[in-house]
Amino acid sequence: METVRRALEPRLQGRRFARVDQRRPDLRFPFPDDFVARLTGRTVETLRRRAKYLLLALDSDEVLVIHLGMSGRMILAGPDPDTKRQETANFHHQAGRADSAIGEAPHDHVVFDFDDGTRVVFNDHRRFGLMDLVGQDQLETHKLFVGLGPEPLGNAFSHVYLNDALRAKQTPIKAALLDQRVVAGIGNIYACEALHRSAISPKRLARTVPGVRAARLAPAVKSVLEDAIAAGGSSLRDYVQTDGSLGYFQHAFAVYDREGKPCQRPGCDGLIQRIVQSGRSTFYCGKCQR
DNA sequence: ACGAGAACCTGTTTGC
DNA sequence: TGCAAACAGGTTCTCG
Repeated sequence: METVRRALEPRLQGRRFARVDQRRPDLRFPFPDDFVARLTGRTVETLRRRAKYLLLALDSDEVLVIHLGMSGRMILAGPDPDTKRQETANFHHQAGRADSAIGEAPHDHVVFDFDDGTRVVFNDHRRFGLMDLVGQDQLETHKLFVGLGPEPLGNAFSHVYLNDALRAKQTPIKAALLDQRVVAGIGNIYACEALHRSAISPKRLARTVPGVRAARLAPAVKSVLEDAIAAGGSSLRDYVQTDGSLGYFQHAFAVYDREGKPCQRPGCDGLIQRIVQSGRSTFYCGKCQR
C-alpha cells in the first residue's frame, strides 16, 4: 500500500474530483451514504497511509479511506505528469488495457475522474476491499483504526515494544506478527520474510521471543519492509502497481512461495517448507529458523 | 478473554 | 480433457 500511495500522491494531490462513478452498492461493506455526492467537487489535500489503509484527506474535512483487501488494485490513467501530454500507446500497453477499456474491465467497481483528466480505477474481483468517508477528527476513534498497533517503520515499533507486546501471547510468533493489534500493516509475505531474516521459527510461541530474538525481529521487520518498498512492492499474479507494471520485491523473496527450494542463507543447506498456521500458508527454513 | 477456524467472493492452479 | 478441490495478498465474526 505504501508503494501505491507513493505512485498516486504526485498525480492526485491538489486535484479535484470531477466525476465519481460508483458501480455497485458495496465492497466488503456498503459504501457510505451519499458517497458520490460527498466526493464530487472536493479537492485531495494529502495522501497518507495507516496500516494497509490509504487515506485521502479532502477539503471538506473528511477523509476517503481505501483498503485493497486481497485482490484490489488502483489503476492510474490520464495525462502524463512529465510530458504534460496524453498518455502514449506504450503506457497503455504496459497497463494491459486498451485506451477505451480503462474503467470498463470486469470488476472495475469505482472510477474516479479528476479535474485535470487523471483517472483512477478501483478494481477488485474478490471485493475484500473497502471504502469509507470519515470526518478528519473521527479518524482515530473510527472502528477500523481503534486498536491498531504501531507502524512498523515508526519509532514506536522497537524490540523494547515487542518485548512487552509479545510477553503474554500464547500464539505462534507468525500469528502474532499478522495480528494488526501487535503491529499494523504486516501481511503474510512480510511476516514470513521477517522471520526468516531474523532466523526465528514461525512456530515458536510469541511469549518466547522477547529478549535476543525480539532484538533481531524488530530490525528485520523494518528492513524487509524498507527493501520491499524500495523495490516497488510485491505484486503477484494480477496484483500490480498503479501504472500496470509489477513490483520487483517478489523476485527477492527468501522463503515466500519457495517451497522445496534451497534456503538462501549463507552456510545453510536447508530446504524451504510450507506449513499452514491459522489457515494461512507459512514458508520457512526448518534448519536455520529456530 | 483468547486463539483457531470459518466466512466473505472470485479467479486460477493443481490433482485425479 | 474435464471437473472438483485447493489455494490466493486480508479482515472480521463466531465458537469453544
